[in-house]
Amino acid sequence: MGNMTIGRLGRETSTKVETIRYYEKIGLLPEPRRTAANYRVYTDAHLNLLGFIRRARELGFSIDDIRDLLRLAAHGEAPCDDIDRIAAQHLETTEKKIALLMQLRRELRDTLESCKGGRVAECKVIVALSPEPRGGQTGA
Amino acid sequence: MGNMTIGRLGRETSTKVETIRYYEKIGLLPEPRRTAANYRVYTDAHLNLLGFIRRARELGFSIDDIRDLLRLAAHGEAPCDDIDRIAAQHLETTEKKIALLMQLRRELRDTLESCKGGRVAECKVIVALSPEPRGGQTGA
DNA sequence: TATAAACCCTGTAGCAACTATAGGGTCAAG
DNA sequence: CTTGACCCTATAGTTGCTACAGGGTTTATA
Ligand SMILES: [Zn+2]
Ligand SMILES: [Zn+2]
Ligand SMILES: [Zn+2]
Ligand SMILES: [Zn+2]
Repeated sequence: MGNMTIGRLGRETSTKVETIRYYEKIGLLPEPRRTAANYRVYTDAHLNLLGFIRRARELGFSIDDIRDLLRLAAHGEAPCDDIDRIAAQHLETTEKKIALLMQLRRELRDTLESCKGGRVAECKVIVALSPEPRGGQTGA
Repeated sequence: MGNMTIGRLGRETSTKVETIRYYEKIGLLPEPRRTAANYRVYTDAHLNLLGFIRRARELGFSIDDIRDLLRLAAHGEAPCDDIDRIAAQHLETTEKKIALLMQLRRELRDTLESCKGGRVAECKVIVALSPEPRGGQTGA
């Protein structure tokens, strides 16, 4: 049960075939050997590696992050500081995104709550988006 | 103080010049008139419109959403239901993004807390990303 | 055995929303 | 009259895929 086609590998890892070929093209997944008919033949090593990549992507790591993680993970005897640092930095990025989105959510909620329907001309959504009332004092 | 160059408009709205030209190209911002030397000349109407667009982008509305908002906002006498619906849907999208990111944050935090440093071979970050332990019982 | 479905291949273009560069022309100040 | 700041167009790059187009191969079945 070691060798498999690209379709099988995709099914096992919930990855589209095009995505697997894309990972190969950008050098994230190593090129497998080919059959006489030029079909890719993957091994369990590929399966494990792609599993790792997909899980990291699910957690939001960028492909560059994953490259770094894979490079570092190859040295089992080294200290794991660098790996933990990548994860910590990614956590920080994620926290910043959450904070920003929560602020947007608040603004959207406030706006929607304040608009009780009516004509477009008085719609609070439009008011909230319009530049004039914000940042400007009622001039002179 | 009505007419201005693209650079001035960019400064007033915290928008890069290239972005303004991009908005024009995709038909979001109407083409301004030109000087004899082919320079764009913007009016206060453009300033207001671009302000609206930028504020909507800050709140995470897509450009397609903004197109719809602008189209609807042009009919001041109509009811604002459609506008509010776009905003409500955008709020929902934002909430889903937050929920997803908060789940990722939890996984990243748990992982990082469990790794107290050591060798890469035992790093909990790597373990958390590896496919084997997850989703599979300890086979037979 | 024929043939059709299901799979595989390469290469290219598209998505969102910009950003950056190349290779020019124009305008105001000194 | 030259320097520097500004403007112009057109094109390519960014991120992480996804979707063709236009083929070849393998497998199942009638
Ligand atoms: Zn990251
Ligand atoms: Zn409203
Ligand atoms: Zn939206
Ligand atoms: Zn670690």
